[in-house]
Amino acid sequence: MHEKKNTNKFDTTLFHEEILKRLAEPIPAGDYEKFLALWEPKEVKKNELIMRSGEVPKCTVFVLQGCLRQYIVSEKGDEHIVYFAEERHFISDLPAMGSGTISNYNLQATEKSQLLIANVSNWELIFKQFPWWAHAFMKGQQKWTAKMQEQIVASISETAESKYLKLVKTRPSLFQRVPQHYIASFLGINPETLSRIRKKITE
Amino acid sequence: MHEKKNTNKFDTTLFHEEILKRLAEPIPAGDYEKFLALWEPKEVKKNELIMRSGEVPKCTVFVLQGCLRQYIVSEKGDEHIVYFAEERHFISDLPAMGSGTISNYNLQATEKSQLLIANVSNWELIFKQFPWWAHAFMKGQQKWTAKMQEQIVASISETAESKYLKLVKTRPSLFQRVPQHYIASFLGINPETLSRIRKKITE
DNA sequence: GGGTTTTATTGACTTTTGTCAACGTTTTAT
DNA sequence: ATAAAACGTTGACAAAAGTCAATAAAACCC
Repeated sequence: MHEKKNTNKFDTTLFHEEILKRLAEPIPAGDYEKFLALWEPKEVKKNELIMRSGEVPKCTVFVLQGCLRQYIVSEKGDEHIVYFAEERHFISDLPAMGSGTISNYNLQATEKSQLLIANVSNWELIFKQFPWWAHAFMKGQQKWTAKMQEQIVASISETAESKYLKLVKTRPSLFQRVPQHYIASFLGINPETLSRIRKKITE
Repeated sequence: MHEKKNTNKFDTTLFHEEILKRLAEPIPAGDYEKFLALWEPKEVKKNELIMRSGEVPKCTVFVLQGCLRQYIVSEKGDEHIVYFAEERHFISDLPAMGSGTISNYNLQATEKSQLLIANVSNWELIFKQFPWWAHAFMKGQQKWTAKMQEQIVASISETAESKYLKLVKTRPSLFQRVPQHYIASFLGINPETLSRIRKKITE
């Protein structure tokens, strides 16, 4: 009865690229290796749950390969997807993790995926140890906030069809990898409506 | 031809309270006075525009007294209100101000209001000079982000009626001071629909 | 304070989206 | 390989929300 060990480290080139892309200045020599060491590689199976609603989030995730969906379950029991994290995306519930309170969101792999995971203490450590990260992160948060604002505006001002068309343009890869009813859930419409919108468009 | 001077400083007690409320630790002696000095008092008339879509935001605003609305004008020319800032609220377009790019949002007083305004250089200064502020601000941003997430979820999963009822609970004062069609715009429905929802509820 | 503008309401009708059920296809698991 | 589950589509109908027009009340502005 011997255990399977996670000996193969992933190719983390993508992670390195992504970090550099978000930075204004070069990283001090030796910093990146220390930084990377605080992220643990993990492979997850399709449909595996990485975080659960009702629990305090224990980590922040970077997607090296694959796709995750973050979703909430309403009182009525309906699932609503709030975010798809594909390759190069970070995903977490920062407000809950930061304050140590329970999250309302679930995080699940929609396919077999390779992740880099920073647990809470490592996550806090990298802010203290690497000023270049803290700075880049704040900038990133602001952009993120602006995008959410746009999403709110879109949700109150656009029809389902235009939201669909926008998603086709901005996230075309999603349509190749997740079931259509996930897209519908993300857009806030039901699967039948999405099916009809698609039919109408192709005519 | 003598100019009217803005000699009467406002009562800034509310500002002080609000800053303290957001802080984990007490402010070092003397810091608050220096901090306050970086905020310029300004009174605006009803309907006065404080920021304009298409311009680079020049300041961040704190509302001491009154109410502002932040809104976007769509290509079709429809207004969509994204935020109401009443007393104790900060309001800005941080991503645009931070990056020096033009904003898509307008900011207008819905009534005569008293504001405290930090221009861009003062805004950047307070982050450098007052670590307690930088820290509190980051925490505040996270809470803000979480609220926006909730709003997105609500917008894709709730009916207009339940969004209305939620607003009545969370922002009752709004209904006392802004016209109903502003509320409708904020909720993403049209005024007639809101009127009918209200009628239905009171029965 | 009197005329103008803004605002809220209501009715009749249209459009959009949701609901429920049925069906065939694809994917999954064993 | 095969049975079960998940998925996408379609139809018929219901519910929700938007549109346009008319009207009355309230607020605003010299």
